[in-house]
Amino acid sequence: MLDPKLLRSQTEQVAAQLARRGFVFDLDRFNALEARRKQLQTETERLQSERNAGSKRIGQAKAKGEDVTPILESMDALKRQLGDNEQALAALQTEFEDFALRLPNLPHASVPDGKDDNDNVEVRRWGTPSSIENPKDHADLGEALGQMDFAAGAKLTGARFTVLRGGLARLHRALVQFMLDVHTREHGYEEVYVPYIVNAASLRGTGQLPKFGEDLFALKGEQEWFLIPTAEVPVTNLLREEIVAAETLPRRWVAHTPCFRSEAGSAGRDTKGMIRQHQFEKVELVHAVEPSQSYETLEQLTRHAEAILQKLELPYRVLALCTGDMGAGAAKTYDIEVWLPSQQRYREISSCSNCEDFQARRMLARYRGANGKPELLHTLNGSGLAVGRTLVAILENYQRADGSVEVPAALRPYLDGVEAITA
RNA sequence: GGAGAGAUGGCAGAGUGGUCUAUUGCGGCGGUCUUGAAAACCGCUGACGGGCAACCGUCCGGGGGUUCGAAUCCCUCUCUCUCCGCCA
Repeated sequence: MLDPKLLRSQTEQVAAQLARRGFVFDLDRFNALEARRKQLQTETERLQSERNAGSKRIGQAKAKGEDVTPILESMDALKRQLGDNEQALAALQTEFEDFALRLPNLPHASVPDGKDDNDNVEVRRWGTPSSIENPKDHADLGEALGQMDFAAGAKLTGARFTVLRGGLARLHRALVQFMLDVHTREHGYEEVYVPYIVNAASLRGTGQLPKFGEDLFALKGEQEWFLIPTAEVPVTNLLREEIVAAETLPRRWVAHTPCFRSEAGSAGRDTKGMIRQHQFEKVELVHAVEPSQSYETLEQLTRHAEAILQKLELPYRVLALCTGDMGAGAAKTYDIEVWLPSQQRYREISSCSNCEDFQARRMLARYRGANGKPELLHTLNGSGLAVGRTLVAILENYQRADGSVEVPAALRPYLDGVEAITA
């Protein structure tokens, strides 16, 4: 959510900033809403003040044993009008809040302008794609090994689910352990285990609700519960409605969770293989920092995610997303894309974002600053990395002519020294 | 699942219809004293919103209700604790 004060005092500048990301801000509606709210709120508070004074007089008169019926009669009309006003104001405030909750974040000045992913800017590359003759894609490799079973996934549930067996299932698990170990041992993150089901308030806090509910799996039942689309939701919400001491900052958390996404609107895209699934594992990095630190932290966070690819010796590049391609909560985002030989292109494997105070304001995540007053934190998150896609990248980049797959050296300690996955 | 007890500012903890502008303690901040510190003493110290300001309003777990007036009474939901049952 954007700062309501900024929204009110510099409406047109905000609208212009949002236009950079292709968002159309309804100025007329906003101004009309604000004019009514201001008038109604001032009037309602005046009536409340009058009522409070009247009630106090009644209390004092009763204490002295005086007759209070004249005052009670004079309060009658006030009561009715106040009731009407309060109701109208509450409706208006709900409308304002809903409007504000659907606005995306302001893009940082350094974010390149652009319409879609064609306008993203490459900032660096690492590694050299190896030349593999007639590279197979991961799905063919996995199926030939007898360890990646899409038919079984489809039978158990449906499309976009996969069953892994044997060596690949183990490699998949090893990746999780490896990533967690690197981030906790070498990058100083605290590992957390969190719920995979969250309530609506948590999703509102990180920005998935109210606007992007169709991307989520909602649970049936009495509670309004959802499967998490990313660990960013439960982990960042650890700070919801908290005021933490400045000395405890920065906070850095790493969590491994499954992620569940409905993939509504992505029909026909990445239908083959494990690239786009309804359920996938991810190791997520989350930071909460003082505002002055957040852009430096974004660089660190991105490097932490890159470190995993470097240790696995997988070629990648880093992109600065353009204004039109960023997620709604982000002020700035770097995507990391890994090389996939079968597609002869780089594909997203991590997304690292600085949300500034966008999420913190929604969830009231604050710290006590130097002046003793609560200040909003800045929150950041990034994949470190998407495990399924990392498995895909290993299969494709480490494939051998005989159909077996070499195990990256960094992972061998997690697999009892096994050097290759074979049928 | 059954029975009971709770939820009040950073923490602890009073308040059971109107002198509540929410008592008090701890913690924190400032001061006095001191070479410095500690102790002692004095003062300040919740959040959010509106207003140029004076000031006003809202908030006692969430929501709803009764009342001129609710932390306090009623309904409802959530969470926590104790005991019983079941359970990985």
